[in-house]
Amino acid sequence: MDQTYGEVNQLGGVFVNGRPLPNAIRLRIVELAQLGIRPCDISRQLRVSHGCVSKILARYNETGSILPGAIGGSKPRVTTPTVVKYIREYKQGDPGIFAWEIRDRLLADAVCDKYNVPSVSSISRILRNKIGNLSSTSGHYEAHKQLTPQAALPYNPLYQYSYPGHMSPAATKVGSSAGVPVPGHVGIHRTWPSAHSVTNILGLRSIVEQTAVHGGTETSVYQTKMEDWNNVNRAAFSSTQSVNGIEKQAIDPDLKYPQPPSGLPAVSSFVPACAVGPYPSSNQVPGYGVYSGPGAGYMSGHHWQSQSSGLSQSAGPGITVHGGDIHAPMPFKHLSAREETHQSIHTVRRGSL
DNA sequence: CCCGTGACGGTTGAA
DNA sequence: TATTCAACCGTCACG
Repeated sequence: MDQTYGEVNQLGGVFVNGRPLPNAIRLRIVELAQLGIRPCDISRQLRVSHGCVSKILARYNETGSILPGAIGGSKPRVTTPTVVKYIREYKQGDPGIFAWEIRDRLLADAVCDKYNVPSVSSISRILRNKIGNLSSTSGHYEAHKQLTPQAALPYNPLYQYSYPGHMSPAATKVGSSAGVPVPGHVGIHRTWPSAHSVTNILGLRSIVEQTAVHGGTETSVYQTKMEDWNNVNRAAFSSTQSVNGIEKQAIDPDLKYPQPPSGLPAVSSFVPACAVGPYPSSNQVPGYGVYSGPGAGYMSGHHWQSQSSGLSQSAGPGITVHGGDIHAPMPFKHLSAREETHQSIHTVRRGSL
């Protein structure tokens, strides 16, 4: 885990293995694509593997979101306390009932829907582990331990997930935002069912903004976690990562980067909306950011989050790097071979931008 | 040459 | 508290 400094890919771009590309880059990819630039060119320009570009664009086209999926954690459990309670009841009502019958009943009684109904094996396990030895306390574990408001609901995978209930910072944040501005599907959608809906993108922005703004103190909590990230000079990478789509992103309002999207004119108007990535780039990155090249410029400055609305106006007078300078202070793997590429990159970029 | 895809090594976070 | 596990990540190489 130590210094996971970014690694350098074949194109000379820096990435952190296992971690999502910064939102700024993701956004950039989409924007360039919108401008009609071919994926292969985008790949070279931003120095992101074409596979990644392909994936991001595909996801964008499919979901409308440029955000990475929710990493880590577990799927919302289907065997919620409520479900278990019903299973118990069914079992008590008919000790000879089969797991598959319970399953059917859960569906019939609308306790679950076909998407979250436990598998027969899960039900069997529940019967064996939780109900088998259940004496009479009709509600030991689940009952009081966690009958969260929604747990009582027919189960909403979405909320479920965005209800870490453990990571207070995020939880609260989400909770609150979910309660209010979050259309419910927005941040949530991207969670498990994985459907990031196009429409959300826009909403997403606002949410993030809000959360970002609101999440003043809570944020600090995260900080700890994020520290790794920031410390680790992965420079351009922000720590923000979207777990539930939004929460984390909103989480680090501290990192701000002045600077307007280097050279995205019109496009930026719509993309930013979805991008919303408060993907702060690095802080320190002195002369050269990890992400060199156009992306770098873009990255190095942008301060979405808290001000997102003012994205366009953020207009930092072209702060850092900009278009022209792909500083190549980075160690390229295959220098010789790459050189050419770079040349062409420049060409392409100049041409397109 | 372009691009979709899957293996791979990695990170994350709920349980 | 530490571990497990399943989700996601981006790169790379193949076709």
